[in-house]
Amino acid sequence: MAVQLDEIDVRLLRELEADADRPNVELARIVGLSPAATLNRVRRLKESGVIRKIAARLDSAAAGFTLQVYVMVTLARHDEAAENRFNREVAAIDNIIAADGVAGETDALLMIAARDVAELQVVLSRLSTRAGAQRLITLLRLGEIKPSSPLPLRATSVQSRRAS
Amino acid sequence: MAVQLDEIDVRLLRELEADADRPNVELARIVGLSPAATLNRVRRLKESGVIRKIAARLDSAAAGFTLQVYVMVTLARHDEAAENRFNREVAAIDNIIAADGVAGETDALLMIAARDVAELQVVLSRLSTRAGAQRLITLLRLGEIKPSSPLPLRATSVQSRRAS
DNA sequence: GATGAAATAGCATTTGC
DNA sequence: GCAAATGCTATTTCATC
Repeated sequence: MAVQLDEIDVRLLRELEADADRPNVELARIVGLSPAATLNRVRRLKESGVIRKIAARLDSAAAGFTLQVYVMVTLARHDEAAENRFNREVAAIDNIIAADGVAGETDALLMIAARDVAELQVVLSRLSTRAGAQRLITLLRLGEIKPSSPLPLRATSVQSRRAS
Repeated sequence: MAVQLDEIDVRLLRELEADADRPNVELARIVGLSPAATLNRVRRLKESGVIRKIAARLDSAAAGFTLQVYVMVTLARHDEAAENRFNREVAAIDNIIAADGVAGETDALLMIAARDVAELQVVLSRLSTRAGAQRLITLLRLGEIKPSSPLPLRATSVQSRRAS
């Protein structure tokens, strides 16, 4: 399941997680390979699915979203129909910028961005009514303690590889 | 504070949030500008801070991190020294891949990636001991309900701009 | 103040090794 | 994985609206 990575792959991934806005030749210099070899490795990492995508990370506040909140959701019911309904509502609400199903204190954790309290209020009430949330716990994001950081990757220890 | 964005900026940002792994000429075609003008706009969006960075998003599971958990932390004390200590510990623990300070049920929300339960256990106990956490609530991430989605940006309504 | 078109320099990508 | 070669792109320049 997990993709095999050697030391160079790990270095490439770390660099790309930190900053993917650089020419391939610079990456090549960093990892000590030729541009062609570097390009091949990056392509393989994309195809293997380890790299999901290359994307811009925006500053929500600078873009006008002064309110960022995490909302923990407990569903009223847990049958498949209720979950599908919830998932559809979550997908349809633009201010929910990401959502994960979780196990523990609650059933789901949502990330929400809003321009003002009124906008947030609309989202929360829609979750309570149409989405079937029984209980909402809201955490107002005050600021960043640790910025989004690279995964602590390690090279896969050397071992013979069976044919796939 | 919030940067002024017109319709073309919004379209550029939406495209770059979804996929920044494309040549500038393609972006130019999408938004209907020349490559030069497109490049200028993207550069300005980076300099203004709306675009924080362009980065690779990895698939944690494919990279070997089968356990992804959110941890809500309540600090034992809230003086500045305790907070600094906590922040330093969080920064030093590689498995914590992001952390936000919050207001509400708890004081902080951490995102953690671990290869196995033993690795997770080390992080949690270090938080309880050295980092000064009084209470930890762990949410095991089961799966994605909604993938990381673009911010619901709107163009700033036309208006005269005062000198900065 | 920003755009478009043309020109240059640099890079991505392929091919053969 | 490397080196060389090709084609395309990024980036600048300058005229223009």
